[in-house]
Formats: sequence, structure tokens, C-alpha cells
Amino acid sequence: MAKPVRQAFPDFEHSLPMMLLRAREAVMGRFRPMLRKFSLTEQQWRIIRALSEVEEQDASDLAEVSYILAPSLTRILQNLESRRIIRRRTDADDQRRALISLTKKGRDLFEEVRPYSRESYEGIATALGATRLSELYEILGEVEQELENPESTT
Amino acid sequence: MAKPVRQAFPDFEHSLPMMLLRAREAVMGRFRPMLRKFSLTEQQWRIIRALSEVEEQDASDLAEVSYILAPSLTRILQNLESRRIIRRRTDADDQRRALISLTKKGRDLFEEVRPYSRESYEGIATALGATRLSELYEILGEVEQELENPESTT
DNA sequence: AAATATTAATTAACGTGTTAAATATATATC
DNA sequence: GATATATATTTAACACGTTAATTAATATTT
Repeated sequence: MAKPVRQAFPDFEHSLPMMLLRAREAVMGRFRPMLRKFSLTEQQWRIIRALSEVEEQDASDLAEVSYILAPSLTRILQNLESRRIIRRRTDADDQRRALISLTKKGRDLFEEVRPYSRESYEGIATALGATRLSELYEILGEVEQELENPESTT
Repeated sequence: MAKPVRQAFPDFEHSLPMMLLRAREAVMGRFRPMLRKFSLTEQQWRIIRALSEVEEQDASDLAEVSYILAPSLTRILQNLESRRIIRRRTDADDQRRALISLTKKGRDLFEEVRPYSRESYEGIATALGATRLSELYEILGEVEQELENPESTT
């Protein structure tokens, strides 16, 4: 019988937030250099990728699916609009809403980047192995679900 | 025999970077409100916590263990120094190096926050369960290791 | 020992994260 | 139908992430 390993408070470098941060950085390290060649940030690519799946989307929905807060989104959209990658118009039925879509240039950019994105992703899948990868997906989904309501255990 | 689920390119909201981002946010959502009451950011707390484990540490080592880039660290240390939470002196043997330590006020702050930090952490452990949590630790460690050298599979 | 290269930390510039406040439009209440 | 309330987006202010350039000190080379 070895010692019970109480470890309720893991040492700093191995705390859960740190582990998640480093794991994510390890993953993004495979994407960022590639995106950089296209002068895209990680977040800009998230927006473009989200828009590629729809004809048009209002800013609120876009913020939600791309997991970017509204103030950040405002700035990113201003940037992408000035580069003519996206276009915006006002919803006629609700003048508060901004409807966003990719321009031709934006769609072309997406098609240009996509193969490299896929390649990076496959590199990750190869490095981790299909089994480990799907385990990771599963457990991350659980984490998100189980920790949903932050005030329940406080 | 069901369909083989090729899925080499997961849909946007379930891409690995997004899953890791949301999982980390789910975890930090349990810490941030608490830290906020002490007027500490997540990164400031990382610095304080790292410093609590040593007498004194030079800025480079501190950047490495707290996983914060040097330019960010410079700003954070300026902030914490102005609040008298940390102190700095120059290494006599290498005048380039800045040696950082917690002040009395900083140590007191750490002791004040620590129980709440531990409580948040235990809330997470309870929500996930010990088994799931240790699986998560294990797989995150693997991700970090396996993806170490970004150029190997490109 | 002087010139060169390396290293530690900072500064600069730009982009995003975060919270609060402001603005404009829509909806609900009276 | 005027007033209050709610919602979508933007602005503001501060902090951190990221890359490149700078500064000061140390180490290396000749």
C-alpha cells in the first residue's frame, strides 16, 4: 500500500488551467505558423471558417459560434471588412442587427487556406492517434457540460 | 455496419482548438469570479502562486513556469510592483537578471486567496469526479508531449 | 583587450479578452 | 401612443498575447 496521494491542490505547473492552456498551445502551435503566412490571426480564421458554413449570419450568432465576445468581434469585423474579406449589411427587419457574409475574396481566401488547415489537423490526428483523439474529444465535451453552472458548487 | 465516420475535418464548433478553448473557459469560469474579488487577473494569480513556491526567482524562470511571454511578464510585474505585492532586485552576479519575490503583503494576499482557490478547485474535482479528472490530466499531458515539435509532421 | 555574438529584459505596435457604459432600435407596458 | 424596458452593437478602458526591435550586460572569439 503506497501513500494515498492526497493532492487536492496540484502543484502550480500541473494545475488544471495550466494543463489545458499548454495543451491548447501545443495544438495551436500547429496552426498558427500556417495562418501567419496568410496574415490571419487565429480568431480571424475562426470567423472566416464560421462564415464559410452559412450564407449570411448576424453578429450575435457569429459571436456565439466562434466563441468571441461582442467587443472583440466588433474590432475583428472592422478589420476584415477593411480588407474586403467580409461584407456587412443591416437587417431590414431589425435595424439593430448586422448581417455578415464572406465576399468573393473571402471565399477564395477560405478555399486557399482550407487545405493547409486540414493538413495541420491531420498532423495532429496522426501525432495523437485516432483513439487518443476521440477520447480527448469525449472528455473535453464532458468537462464543458459538467462545469456549466459555475455557482452550483461554490 | 454503420457508416465509417470519416470526419477528418470536424465541423467548426467541434474543432479541437475550440473544444480546448471552451473546456478551459469552463474551468476558468470557476476561478475568475473569485479572483476578481481580490482584483487579480488570472495571470497575476499565476505569478503570485509561482512565487509562493520559492524564495526568489528570476524573471526568465518565472516566465517559463507561469507560461507567460516575456513582454507580458514585464507589464504584469510593473503592475504587481506598483501594488507592492512583489519586489525586485538586480542579481549581483548577472546584472541583466531581475530577481523577483513576494513582499509581506504579497504573501498575505496569497494566504488570503489560497483557500478560495482550493475551494474552486475542489468544486471542479467534485463536478468531474476523481476518475475523469485524472484521465483528463493524463491525456492533456500526452497531448503536450506528442505535439511538442511542430515541424515534424508538416 | 577589442570586436563580436549571445542573453535578459524592455519597448513598440497591433490584436484580442474582459467588464462597464453608451447608443440605437425594438418590444412591452401603461 | 408616450414611456419604460429589453436587446444588438459599439465604444471605452485596461490587461494580456504575439512578434519584432531595442537596450544593457555578459560571454565568446580573434
